[in-house]
This record gives sequence, C-alpha cells and structure tokens, in this order.
Amino acid sequence: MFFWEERPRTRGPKPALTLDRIADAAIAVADAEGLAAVTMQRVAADVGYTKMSLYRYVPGKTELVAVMLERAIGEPPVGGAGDWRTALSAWAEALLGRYAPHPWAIEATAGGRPIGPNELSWMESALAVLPGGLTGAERMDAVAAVAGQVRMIAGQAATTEGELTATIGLVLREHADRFPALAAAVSDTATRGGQDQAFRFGLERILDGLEVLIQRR
Amino acid sequence: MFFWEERPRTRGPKPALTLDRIADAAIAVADAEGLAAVTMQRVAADVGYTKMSLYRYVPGKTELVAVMLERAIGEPPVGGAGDWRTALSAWAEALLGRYAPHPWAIEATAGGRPIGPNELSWMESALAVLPGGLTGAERMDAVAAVAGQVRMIAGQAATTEGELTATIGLVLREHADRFPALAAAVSDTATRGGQDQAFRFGLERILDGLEVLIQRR
DNA sequence: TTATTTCTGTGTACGGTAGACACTGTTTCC
DNA sequence: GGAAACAGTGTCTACCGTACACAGAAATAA
Repeated sequence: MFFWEERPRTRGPKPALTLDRIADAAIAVADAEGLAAVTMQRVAADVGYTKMSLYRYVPGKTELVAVMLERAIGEPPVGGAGDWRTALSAWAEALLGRYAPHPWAIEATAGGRPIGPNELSWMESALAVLPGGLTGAERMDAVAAVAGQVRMIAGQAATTEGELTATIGLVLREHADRFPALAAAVSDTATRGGQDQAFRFGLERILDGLEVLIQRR
Repeated sequence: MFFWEERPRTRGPKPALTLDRIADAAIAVADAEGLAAVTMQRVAADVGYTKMSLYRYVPGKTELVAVMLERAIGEPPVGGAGDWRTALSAWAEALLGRYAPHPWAIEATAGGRPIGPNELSWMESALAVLPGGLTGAERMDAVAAVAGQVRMIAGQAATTEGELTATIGLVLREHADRFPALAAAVSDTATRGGQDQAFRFGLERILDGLEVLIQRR
C-alpha cells in the first residue's frame, strides 16, 4: 500500500542510507529553518550524499514531506482509562504536543497529500473512545471538530507566538475606531497566558457541546 | 500600513494594470488549476504583460497571494439581527461560503503570512456579536474555535470531496482489523450527506458549549 | 571460478521558478 | 522646453525538482 514498505532485497549494493535517516535530516532542517528550507539538495548534503541518491528512497519531494509528517506526528499514545471526555481531552492534548515541536507540520498538511498510517491510527484512537450514543458519522464529525481545534492552535503557535497579535496591534493603533470589538478584546488578551489557555478554552467548549448531545440521548 | 494603499501619483506613464486585475487573474488560475499553478509568468501572461511588470504592483509573490486571499474572502456580511448564537452561526456559514469557491485559500493561509484588513474585519464582526459574559480573551478564543471548525471543513472540502475517505477505504480493505472503530464509523458515513452536515455538527457542538458557559454566568 | 543480473550512488542536463537590475520610452511638473 | 519620475521590458542569476545514462558493487547463476 505505502511506497515505503520495504521491498525484499536481492542483489546489488547495500543501500548506504535509510528512509528514516533522510526523513530525520529533513525534519531537522524544517524544525530549524522552516519547510521552505527543505530541499533535496539541502537534505542530501546534510546526510552526506548527492541529491539524486535520495530518489532511491523516495519517489519525490511530496512523498518525502509525507514521511516527515508521519515521523513527526508518530503513533498515538495508548488510550488510557477514564470516561470519553478525559480520554478525548488527553488525545487532543497529545496531538497538539506532537505538532508543537514542528511548526511546519500544519503547513505540510495543507492541500491534497498522501495520508499515512499514523494519521489513521490517530483517527482510530479518537474514534474508539467516543461513546455509542453517537452515530458513526457523528463520531467522525466530532473528531474532526476536535482536530480542527488542535490544528487551529498549532497553526497559530507556528506564527512565532503572536505575529498575528503584533499585526493586529499595529493596525489597531491606526484604525482602532474601525475595530472596536477587536480593540477591546486585544487589550484584554495582552495580560493573560499564551496559547495553552486558548487551546483549553476551545477544547472545553467542544467537549461541553458533545456532552450536551450525549446526555440528551 | 499595507503596501497596496495607493500612493499619490505624480509623474510618469499611467499604469496599464491594476492590482485588482492582477489578483483576479491569479485567483482565476488558482481556482481552476490550484495554487501551484499561480506563477508570476502565468499570471502576467493571462493579463497580457510580462512577469516583471507585475513587480510594479506587488513587492513579491508572497504579497500577491496575500492580496488574492483578501479579495477571495472579501468583507464580512453586515451582522444581521438576532441573538449571539444565530449571528455567530451565520458568520461561520458565511465564512465557509467564502472559502468554498476557492479550495486553495486554506493552503494559502498556512504558514506565516501578512494579514489583511478584511481578515481583521471578519474577526471584528465575530467578536462584536459575542455577549459580554465572556472576557476579551475568551471571546478571542471562541472565535478561534469557530474559525478552526470552518477551516477544518474547508480544508477537507478542498481535497476533492472524499479523497480522504477514498484513502481510508483503501487502507481499510487491507487492514480493517487494525482500525475497527474507523471501519465502523466509515461504513456508517457512506450513506449520508456531504461536508455540510459535518460542518453543522461541529458548529452546533461548539455553540452548545459556548451556550453552557454563557448561561452558567 | 566466472558471467550475469540487479541495484546503488553519481554526473549531467532540462525546464521551471522568483527576483535583481539596467534600459527605453512616456508622462507630468518646473 | 528641459528635467525628473515612473511603467513596462529584456536579460541575467541562483535555485528548484527530477529525468536519464552510467560506473561500480554485490549477489546469483553457470
């Protein structure tokens, strides 16, 4: 199914590299200098080979990024005990924790792309904790909503912690009258914790909303 | 503040193009062939000039994409009457409606980028409808949660309506035992409406969650 | 053992990209 | 009627992903 499933090796020279080693080098570049810095040339140089050698391990750059994502996100943690709410909350927190060290990950997931097994495992483990009161479609939608919250916050965090707020501040200084509600909200936000609180607030709302629905049934 | 604010013109030849015309051409290309097809060369050819002429109107490609986004999303609709819930729901629906014709828009918002006035206006109009029971920070977080839902669904819709589902189906045929919850949910999803219902489900949960909090105060 | 097959890593080449810069010609102000 | 400012163009550079042919290494077949 996936191109990186290892083929049975027969003759010829032993490969000097590993797909994992390549992906790790690429991830290191992306972590340090952003996804745009990840070029075949650069990654190859970092592992000490020529760029064309990479194509023996990966069909193209698209697939390299897919592998990077798979490795960066990894497998979901084993579902702990507890009710669906604490389990789903932990799931969301864990997923955000995986995105956090890799600001480029959100960018990499934008647009059509191949989907890896780890991504499916994350979906699986989230779906598994939801109670039977919801239909299958509703469970999918619930997971999507939570995942949306994770991605929103992860994406915001990727913009250098408040580049958005900085831009807003700049504009507000000139056009505060055009954006009264924004100005009011921003002046209030300045004095509080970072993205963690934003994440938890949204997450609690979604979980509250799910709880309302579940208990109603 | 923004580079596209028109400078007072003095001497020299009259510009043959308009930033708007350039952006519209670029949007047309992106709508039809994706964001990757938007190159300076291509856009310039479509408006009938050389690529270098575009740099008289826009500092670089990054800014061109920012303008494309601004025009594609446009200004928020005037807030209708009604309680905060129906207003915020309408806001979310309107925003999704703006994303829908432009599948590339989500991709374009990934990663750090300049933020335009229209984007701020959308934030403003959402913040304005939220009741005073919430703090400024909470109002921001609430809007982020709703926006996250919009973006999640818009992003899913951009992947050719079910490319995700198709991939899942493929994998499930081979490894259904590894993903039982996913298999169960998917088989249930197959027989129901498209992304609209997924959007509404998540949105209603978020709004329910907000309502719980607001009424508690 | 030798010959053959198969695969790895490399060098070269191509078409594409964004953008720097110098130039010509047009428009408007002094 | 200069002179200054600006629009559009042609040329150039550096870099990107990747197609393709080739040399050498390793394992198999004779």
